Amino acid sequence: MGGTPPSAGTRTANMRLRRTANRKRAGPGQRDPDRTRAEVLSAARQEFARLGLAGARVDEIVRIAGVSKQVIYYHFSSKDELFKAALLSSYDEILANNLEYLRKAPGGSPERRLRNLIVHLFDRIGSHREVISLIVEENRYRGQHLRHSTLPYLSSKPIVEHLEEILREGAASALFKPGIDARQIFLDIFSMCLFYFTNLYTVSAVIGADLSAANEIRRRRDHIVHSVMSSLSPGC
Amino acid sequence: MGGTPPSAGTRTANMRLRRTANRKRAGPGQRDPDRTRAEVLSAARQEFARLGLAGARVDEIVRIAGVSKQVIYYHFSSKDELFKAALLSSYDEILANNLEYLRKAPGGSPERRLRNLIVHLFDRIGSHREVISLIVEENRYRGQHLRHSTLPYLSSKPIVEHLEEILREGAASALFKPGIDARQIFLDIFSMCLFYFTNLYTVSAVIGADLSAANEIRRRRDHIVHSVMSSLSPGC
Amino acid sequence: MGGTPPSAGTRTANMRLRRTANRKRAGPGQRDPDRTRAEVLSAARQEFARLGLAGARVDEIVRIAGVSKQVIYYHFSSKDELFKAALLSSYDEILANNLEYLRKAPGGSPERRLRNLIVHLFDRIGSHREVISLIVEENRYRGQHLRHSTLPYLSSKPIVEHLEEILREGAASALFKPGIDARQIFLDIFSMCLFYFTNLYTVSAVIGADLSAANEIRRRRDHIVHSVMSSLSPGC
Amino acid sequence: MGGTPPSAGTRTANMRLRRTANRKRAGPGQRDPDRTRAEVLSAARQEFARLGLAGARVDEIVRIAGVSKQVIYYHFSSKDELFKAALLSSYDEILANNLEYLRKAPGGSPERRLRNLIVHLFDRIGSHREVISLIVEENRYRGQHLRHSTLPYLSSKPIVEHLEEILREGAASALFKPGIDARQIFLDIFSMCLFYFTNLYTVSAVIGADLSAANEIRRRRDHIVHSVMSSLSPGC
DNA sequence: AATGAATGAGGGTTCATTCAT
DNA sequence: CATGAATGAACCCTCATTCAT
Repeated sequence: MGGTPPSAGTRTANMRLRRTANRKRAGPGQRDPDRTRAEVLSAARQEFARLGLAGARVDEIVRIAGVSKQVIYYHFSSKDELFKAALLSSYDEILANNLEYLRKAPGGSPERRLRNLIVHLFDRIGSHREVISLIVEENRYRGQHLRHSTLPYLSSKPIVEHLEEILREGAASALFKPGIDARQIFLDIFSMCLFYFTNLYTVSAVIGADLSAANEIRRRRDHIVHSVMSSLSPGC
Repeated sequence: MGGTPPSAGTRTANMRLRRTANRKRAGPGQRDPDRTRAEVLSAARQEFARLGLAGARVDEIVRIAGVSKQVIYYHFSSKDELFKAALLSSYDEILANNLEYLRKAPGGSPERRLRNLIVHLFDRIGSHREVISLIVEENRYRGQHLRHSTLPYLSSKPIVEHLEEILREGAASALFKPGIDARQIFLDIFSMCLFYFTNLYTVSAVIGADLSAANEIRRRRDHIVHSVMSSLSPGC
Repeated sequence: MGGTPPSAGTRTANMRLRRTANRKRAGPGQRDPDRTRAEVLSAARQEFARLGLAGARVDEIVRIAGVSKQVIYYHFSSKDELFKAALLSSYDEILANNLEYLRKAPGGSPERRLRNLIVHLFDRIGSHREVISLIVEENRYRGQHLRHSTLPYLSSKPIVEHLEEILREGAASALFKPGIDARQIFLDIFSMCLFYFTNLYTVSAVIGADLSAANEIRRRRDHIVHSVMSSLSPGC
Repeated sequence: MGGTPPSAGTRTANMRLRRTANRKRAGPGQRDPDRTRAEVLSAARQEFARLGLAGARVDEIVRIAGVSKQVIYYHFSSKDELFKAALLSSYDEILANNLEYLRKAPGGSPERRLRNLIVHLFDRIGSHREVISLIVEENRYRGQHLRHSTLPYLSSKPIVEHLEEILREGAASALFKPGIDARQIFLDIFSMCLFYFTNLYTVSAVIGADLSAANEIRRRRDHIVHSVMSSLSPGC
């Protein structure tokens, strides 16, 4: 993070610039710090997502990453910093994913584009639960690890702007109500999509249904799309 | 919530009947197991909500509750069981609160009643973040602590039924679209209300606004009400 | 114990005199201290024999005896004292058993009587491993629990005297060597009998045979008889 | 025994090969895992011998060994495993000692060799009570720690074979009875020697003499030698 | 920059014992 | 005397972290 621009898209935020991009791997004495860092971060994301910051074990991260313990302390200096790096790398991934989406996003009517966006967000969240688990965890710590970082903001800015444009166009063509706050709609979408997956188990118990079943997931996705679209309808 | 004793039928499993109603608190040599249990549970909810199951410290719970450590193991046998008890007692509280709400809920048009319900849920969640923190945490453990318990289901059943009735009546008088699945609307409401508070910090960072500010909370609440009502409007 | 004479033979050493011998058992509020004591002691012997003084759990003794915990502290004042009482009650039992044996012991030639004695000791030890386990344990504590007690001495005195007589008679009739120290022969017998059962598992591993098998036990018993008899033979 | 390193083939399973022979002891930051292990094992043997598996305190072992607590869990993973290692290291020592004895054992007549063997075993046991205390303790746990280990068997095999040879030769030259089972004689010897020291305190109380006195020990040793020799005499 | 070994502080849990009723 | 509730001191064990090599 820091001054490092997340230019590469998929690179980890904390990653320092390295001129030597490809070095040979030489067996035990590994000499590719970037790769090592990436492997540690991946392992860390896994473990932190599964057990939270307090529940995660440095030893386990070390085991998963297949590195020695000192590597972690050399690169990240503490468990807390490692969590921070893992968290930020998740936002990095979100940003990359969002940019990728926008690059490929289909055109067409505002309705079609909105529908597509909602489906995309729902599906992405459903298939990246590790990422949302880290984010949910961060709230337990009151966002202390992403203070002073603009990465979270940057990560979703393109999507919010995309949504703003959709709403503006929709309002212009009287498809949607005018004067809608894109951020609130973004929150609506995000809330419903993310909540579904982060609270799968307790909500299943509350609702009395297994929300992890494929048909329930599909139904929910359809409903969210329908619900958001309906709420924007100028007829209301 | 708070001191509200849940009605007899909905008490947490382990809780034994109170034998005497009022007793003094006599310093170290306390002899009121139910009260002791309740105090431990309250402390546990606090600590687990703050730091999660893994992060919570039994010593800290003990300190907050003002009891000796063995009390916890005498009454709950393990940290995990204590978490379970704390979690279930939260659902107990939710149920009690829901019943209380329904008892006092205003009548009037379906629209008015729905609006009132959403506002109530939003406000309650906003003022009981401890409870939702426990529930969010439970999802990390895949709902293992509330398996074999019907309490979560029972806790929200009255509200879902209440919502069903509102939707039915609204549809009958052509205020709402017909054929709406109350559970999905319940999820919509619940998602948006709960998500707002559980993800306050990360979403603030993402949105670039302090969502904990009173005016942001008010705005969000109004939007959720508006959004849900709109999505049900038959015009759409 | 103290001044209490172990007259009754089978009574526990520590047992205090009670005039009221038989009282009715009145359900939960049991009113027979002697019986209670005996049940606690029996449970204690079991538990101490199984796990040793340090490994035994007061809670478990309480559970086995089916009494409340305070009973133990009322009657025995501490775990250590309870162990002492259990140990002494074992010597009590040994004494009773020895007296019983001598009362019924067959007459006949010294050889026959000696043979019978050895077989009896071997069998008794084999069928009272609980007792020997306590005794073995007591050696770990350097005999501190039976200091100042003459019960151990008294418990075996009759047997040693019996053996002395056998040896004297045997020597007189030239069946055995003269001038044999009965105590050493007693030790020979006792060593071999007791060792077999107290070291069953490790010796099995050392010997490479399962010494707990019935045929191994029989073979060993026969050998011990043979060995002791041989060693006394004047021919040697 | 003591510092005698067991020959390569008979080392305790967990023991890794030493990489360097002599290194300095440099206070806190010690870097000699083998030495650390050995010191922990020595302390463990002491403590386990004194108080048994349940009674021994890991903290005390740590204190005696002068290492930090984690060292124990790093090297042995649990108190139980440490006990197992201590126990097996004792058999290691026994084996080493036995081999040492056989290497130096005097020749001469079977009688002389047998007499020498008995004396050796008696003296060794008397001077290594720590070892036998561990072994006696292991019987409380039904030999569970040496299951799947052939070390106990191997440790005494040379001695049993030595005894077999003595008996065979003695029988050939009509000094001993023919057809004697060496294992039973081994048990006779072992029983009497080991029992004397493991049951010193209770037997003293029973016999009414202080068996720890030097003259009693000498007398007992002479008697055991005499007793075993006599029992083998063909005249009987 | 990598590794195995080591550590101090504390983690959850248990235990013998006592107190209030 | 009986009981359930409570305690404080330890107990075994773990963890994030660091050091020597």
